[in-house]
Amino acid sequence: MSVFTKKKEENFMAWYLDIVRRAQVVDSRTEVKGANVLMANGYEIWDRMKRILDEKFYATEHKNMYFPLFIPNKFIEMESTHFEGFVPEVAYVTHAGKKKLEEKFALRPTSETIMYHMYAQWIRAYTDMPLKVNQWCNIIRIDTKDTKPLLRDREFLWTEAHTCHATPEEAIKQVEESMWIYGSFFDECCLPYLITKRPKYDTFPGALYSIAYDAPLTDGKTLQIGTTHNLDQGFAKVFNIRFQKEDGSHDHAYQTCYGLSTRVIAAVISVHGDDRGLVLPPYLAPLQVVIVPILFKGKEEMVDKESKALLEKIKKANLRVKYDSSDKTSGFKFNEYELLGVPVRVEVGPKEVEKKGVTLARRDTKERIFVETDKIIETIIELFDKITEELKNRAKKLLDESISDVNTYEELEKKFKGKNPGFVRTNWCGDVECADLIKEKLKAEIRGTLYGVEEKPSGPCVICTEEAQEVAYISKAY
RNA sequence: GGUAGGAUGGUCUAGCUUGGUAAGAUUUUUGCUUCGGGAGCAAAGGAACCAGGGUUCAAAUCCCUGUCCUACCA
Repeated sequence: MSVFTKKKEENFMAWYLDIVRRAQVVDSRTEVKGANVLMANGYEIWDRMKRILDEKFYATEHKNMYFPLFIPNKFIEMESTHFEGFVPEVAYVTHAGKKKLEEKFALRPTSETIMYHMYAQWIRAYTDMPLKVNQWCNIIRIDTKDTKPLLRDREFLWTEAHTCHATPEEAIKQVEESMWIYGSFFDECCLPYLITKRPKYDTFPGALYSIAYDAPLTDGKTLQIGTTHNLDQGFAKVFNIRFQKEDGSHDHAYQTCYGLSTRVIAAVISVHGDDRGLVLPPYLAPLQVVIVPILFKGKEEMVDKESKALLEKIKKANLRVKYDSSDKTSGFKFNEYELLGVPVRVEVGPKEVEKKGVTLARRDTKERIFVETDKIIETIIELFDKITEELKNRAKKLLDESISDVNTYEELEKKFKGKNPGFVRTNWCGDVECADLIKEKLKAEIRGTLYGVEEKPSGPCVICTEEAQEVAYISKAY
């Protein structure tokens, strides 16, 4: 039984649009395409994600800063290679009231230029590095194509970190540190993901190479949930980030950058949500526990009293808990909090009060258990860990099942014309022409090759049958 | 970027063909009875029908433009 108009399995996008609205994650009735309200149930997930990441940023000595939203137009023209791809999507401020501005401002589509302009002024010598700055901010890109809440918006929230180093080796180490930060973060979000090095032609403009994090979704497509770039000295040369080395000579800084956005929320919703609503990892959930009283005539008072006592007890244990004493029936409340993705429900009725315990129901498996009142806190925490483990297992299973191997074009075609392509692993010569053909004929893209893992081609290129250079992962992507 | 469909109380939908001043369900508020998987009855509240223009004695309805949404295609 689904509470949505379409089941997740039947029509994934219809289900997604429905759940995002019904579970009060996003309200898109703003009258501006792609600029939506991130509501409490969505914003608080983002807030939890921020805390998890900030902890990792602090542990790895990043500093949080904030750079302006307004970017001088001349900066954008300075880095033409980089901005070539962005220009059609850049929003400009051209007027103050009715008066035209002498120089228009761009609203940041990403912060490289504004940040690196400052870096050039901050960095004089190798002793000023490493410089590791993170920024939490909004990004504006006027995408005229289809917008989808959290998946593709004209304004969205993200984190972008930009680092400078004195040697190329340190930059490589930084790329790897970012992979650890994001990887362990996605693990905590119970997300499945594949880390690949993007093909040359798909590298971030101005970068030496790009690393991407792709999450497989249950409909057989994949979603890019983060990226890391090794920028080498390209931007440093344009923005003149120069420094003096220990031996007195000069060099340009070696840079990296990495970012991820509120799309990660979309991934969590998509991967774990079901036909009853959201399923949230307990440590990300805005509300972790809800107490639902089951009232019977004449026994209201004892149930209410017990529920209130439980509320205080659970609050004291520092869990995010709510006691819903509204007039709705218990059945309504069960459904409502399952829709919102609350991981654990505490049911309190006359039976529980008499037996001096409560019934705990977990959201992920819908399993119910009875526990005595004095064991409630430890049991809830145990349940959180079990739910987290279960969601991680599901994520792992989804990733494992989504990867398949093919060796011929016929198999590849069959895979992508079929229902659930996921990631398809195959041999590739490395040429753009073959990649273009895949895009054109199969509407799929080469995501890249594994980073740091040597995979040897087991046959010729699946498209042109020339000698294969790489083992590529191909998928349909959002 | 192209094509097609759509927009009516907070939400979902009827009415549009054949113009005559908007209907139902749900939600909300109040009261009573209820509560172990989306409760019942009663009453009240809530839209000049996406925006702008045109045709007409008269427009939710017909015509034009724009905005937004959805689907499919590039």
